[in-house]
Order: sequence, then structure tokens, then C-alpha cells
Amino acid sequence: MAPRIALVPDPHGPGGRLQPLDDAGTPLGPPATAPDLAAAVAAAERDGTVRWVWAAADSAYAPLLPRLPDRLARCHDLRLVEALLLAHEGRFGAPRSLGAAWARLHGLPVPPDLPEPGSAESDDGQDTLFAPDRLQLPPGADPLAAVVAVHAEQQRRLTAIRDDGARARFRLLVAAESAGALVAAEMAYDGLPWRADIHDRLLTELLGPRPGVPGSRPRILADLAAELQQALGGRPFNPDSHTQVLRAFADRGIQLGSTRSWELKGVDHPAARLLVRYKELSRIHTAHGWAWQDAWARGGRFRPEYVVGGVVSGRWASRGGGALQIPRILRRAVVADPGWLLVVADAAQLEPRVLAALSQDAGLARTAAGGDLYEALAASAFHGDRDKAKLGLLGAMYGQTSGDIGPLLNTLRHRYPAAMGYVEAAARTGEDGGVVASRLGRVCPPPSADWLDLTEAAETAGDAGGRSARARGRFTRNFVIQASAADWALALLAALRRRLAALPVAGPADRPHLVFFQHDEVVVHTPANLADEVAVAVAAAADEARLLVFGDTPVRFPLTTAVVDCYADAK
DNA sequence: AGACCCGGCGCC
DNA sequence: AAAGGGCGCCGGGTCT
Repeated sequence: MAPRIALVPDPHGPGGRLQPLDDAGTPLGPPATAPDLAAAVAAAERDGTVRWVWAAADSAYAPLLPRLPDRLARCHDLRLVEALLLAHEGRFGAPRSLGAAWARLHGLPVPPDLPEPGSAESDDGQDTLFAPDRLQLPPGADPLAAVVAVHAEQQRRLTAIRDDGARARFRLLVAAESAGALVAAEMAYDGLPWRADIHDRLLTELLGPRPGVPGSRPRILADLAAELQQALGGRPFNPDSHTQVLRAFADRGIQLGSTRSWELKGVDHPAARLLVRYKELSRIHTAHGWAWQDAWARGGRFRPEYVVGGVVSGRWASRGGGALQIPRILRRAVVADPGWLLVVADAAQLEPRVLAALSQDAGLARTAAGGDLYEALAASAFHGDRDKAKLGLLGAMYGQTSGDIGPLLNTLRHRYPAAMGYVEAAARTGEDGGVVASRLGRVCPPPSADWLDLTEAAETAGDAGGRSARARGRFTRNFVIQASAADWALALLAALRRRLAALPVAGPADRPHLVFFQHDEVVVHTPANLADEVAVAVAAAADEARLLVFGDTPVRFPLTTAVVDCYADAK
């Protein structure tokens, strides 16, 4: 059995072509043509040791999913790996399509990446329906040969990383990012269980009945708007308009710097309270109301599109539906199917633990060896004041200098010199125009040309350039932590997916599966009788991720795990 | 009418 | 003095 098989679906039809490869990417025998690609893939997958090599999961895996009897175990996603490699090689942001990588390999002009479907630049025409067209290969080029060649080149570039440890970690990143592509495609296909009836009831309680005329304000919102108008003297204004709101308050002698709710909460006037309430409800109505339900949550499932590596730090992004910003109150609508349960697990205080592991600060690691990190930090350095401990550490990780946190930072610097030195070195690198990397080797973007102009001009005067340099320092300071946390989360996801696939089930339809992933939190939808085993699998996956990403560290990454019927009951 | 930016706020 | 990192999405507002 070949360890790797390159796979290219036919653009129109169920067939495709396959090419067995060795681990270096060298073809083992001739390519094969399959009239039914799903059947051929399923047959080759039997023992679960194949690593499938494809141009991109959205064109190769997503169309296959409905026709596969079970999920695939492993893949190498050329587009995602190309982006990782380019950044690592100092070519951040170069086009990453199969065609672009192929063109670079042959010294030909490199085609730009096509805009994502659904984005502003995309015409969303028919051509986007045929995913292979997005690969940007020149006419006449053989897609299978291109996949084989680009994969071999990527393997070569991986081998070229000199340092053994760095190479091993980067390979782990490549595998974890690719596993993410599998998870993202599967979660988009399966969807998050979503009870439209409960969602509807919640909306009705909060906003009033669904308006008959789409686009008009539901009753409670309309009432609030009217009350607000009365409270500010009765002259009509649109509460959705920032400028009109500022003017309406100013007319009553209340000068606001903005209409942000934290500022309104400090204003002692009935209108301020009404406006805060209006904004809260209006947000739910416009962002996750009935229109959202019609567009995204039909047939009992919410189906967003996840974008693996969509954030430079390696966090995922989403396209459409605001999948990663579901208001907590609406988690009430996420309910397991009858006979099924949700296992909800989130990493407790992930980022400070990542800082402890990255910096190998012995003192901070001791606070991160057990339960509540902030509690331990408070006990050892802040006279038991947990709030101060948390504020100080978050400020250190985000580069905050405002408020009263100066003394807190000084305490941290004194007690945890290695940890503070780590983030401060990252900040200095950024301020100087350098790049930093995550634990596994994901490299941050370099400064823009604008940034370089701005900071050079600032050599003589500390103005916009100095501000810009400090902003970049905050970015790189946070990047090392956020991106290393994303490394860990991806490793967790990959390990968990593998463990779920190994659970004994009667058939694929009874298999526990991931339905949600949000930075440091996972939700698994599982038959009720397997829920305890899933909870064990999540904990084991978290510890496996710790070992893989950070090696021998005393830092622990505990999860808060809940087995629930409804997502809202998890916290 | 459509492109674009901004303020604001949801999530981590 | 300056003043917390990363996103996506909405409506308003402005420009073309």
C-alpha cells in the first residue's frame, strides 16, 4: 500500500484520477483512472494509513464527502501547505493555488489567487461552480501531474529546513493544518444542530413576533425606538445612525464622545439605558435574526463555511453566517438530536499557559501546572488578588499600557522575567520591522510598504511612525502567543478527530463527529451512549497536543468539559 | 446602484 | 504621552 495517493476529481462527473506516491512524492507505478472516484478512494482507504494528496479540500474533498461511506483519515492539502511554506521562506502572501505553485516550479509567470467565492471581488459567476477552474492551471496542463510535482517540491522544501527540531515541528504544522481542512469540510457538510423553533421562540421573546414585512422593526425594537425618542425630547431620529444619536443627545445637553455601549453605561440618563438595550437587541435582530435563520440555519442545521488558516495567526475564520460570533444567548438553539448529546470542551486560560510553555519561565510554569492559573498567579505575586493577576497578564500579552496596569507589569517583570522577556522580545522584533513565528513555525506577515515609509519618516519625530511601530510591536507580541495557541488547538483537533474515528460504532451514521470549533473550544455531537468515551478522548487529545507541540513542559492545558443536551447548558 | 469606509459589537 | 491582539458582519454614510 502506497503511503500517499494523489487525487484529482474530474471537473464534471463522478470520476477522477489517482497516483500512488512514496513519502518523498515519487510516483509508484502509473496513474489510475477511476470511473467512480468515491468508490476507488474508499477502497484504498480501508486501512486508514493513506495520506491523500490534493490541490485543495474544497475542490477535492468536499464534493466527495456525500459519496464516501466514511471519512478519510489523513491528507496533505497543497494550498494550505503552500501558504505555510511561502511564509516560512519569507514570501508571505504569494499566490498559493496549485497553478501558482506549478508556475513557480517551472519559472513561468505566477497567476494571482482568485478572489474567494462570495467576496466582493468575485463575480460569483458560473465558473466558480467548477472548483478545478480555481486551481489556476494553464490550459493544457495536466492537473494530476501538477499535484504530483507540486507535492514533491513541497516535500523537498520541508526537508530543506535545516534544524531537526524546527523541521519536525513544521511537519507537524503541515499535518495539523491539513487535518483542519478535513475537519472544516466535514463540519460544513454535517452542520451544527440548530433548532429553528427554539431560535424563533427566543427571537420572539426578545424582539416581539416576526415582522410580516421583512426589513421592518419587530415590535419591541420599535417600542424601544419610540421610547428613546420620547426620552430625548420627541424629535424623530434613527437610533441606528451614529451621527443622529450623537446629535439627539447633544440637543439635550449630553456630549458623547461616541455611542459605544461602555460609554453609554456611564451616562446617567434614561435615554442612555434605552439605547444600550436597543443596541443589544438590534444586534441580535440584524446579525442573527430571522433573515439569518432563513439564509444559514435551514433543515435543522447551521451550515457555515470555515476558512482554515483564514487568520494570519492560524486561527480559523468563517465566511457567511458569522459562525465564530454566535451570541451566547443563541446557544440555546443548539440542541443535540434525539438520542444524541453534545460534548463541549474548552481550554481553560489557554493563552497564558501557552506563554508559560513557550517562554519556559519556571515560575509562570508552576502557576500553569494545575487548575486556576490566575488564582495561582495571584497567590504567588499579587497578594491573592485574582483580578489584578488576570489584568496584568492579559495586558502583558496584548501590549496594553493604559489604565493602572503599569505597576502590575512591573510586578510580573520582576517575578516572571523569562515570560515577560519573551513577549517583550517579540514586541521589539515587530517594532524593528522583523517577523516572528509560532511554536510550530507559522510565520507572521512582514510589515507593509506603507509601514516602512511611516516608520522611517518617524526617525526624527515621534509621531505617526512611532505609533505605527508600537502597533506592530503589539501585533508581533500577541502573534507568538495567539499563533502558538492556534498550533495547539489544531493539534488537539487532529488528535481528537483521529480518536473519534477509532471509537467502536455500528456504522458511520453512529459515529461521534465534530460540529463546532472556535479557537479554543470544540463541540462533538455524539450518540448518548458514547458521550463519556468522547469526553475521555477530548482530554487525551488535549494532552497529546501538549506533548506534540510543547514537548516536555510542566505546563498543563486543562479542559473544561460538559456533556449536555443543549450548548447553552455547558457554562 | 454599487463600492468602500467607518463605527460599533458579537465571538475568542 | 498614549492608551489591548485577532476576526466577520451590520447599517449608515459618502463617493463615484
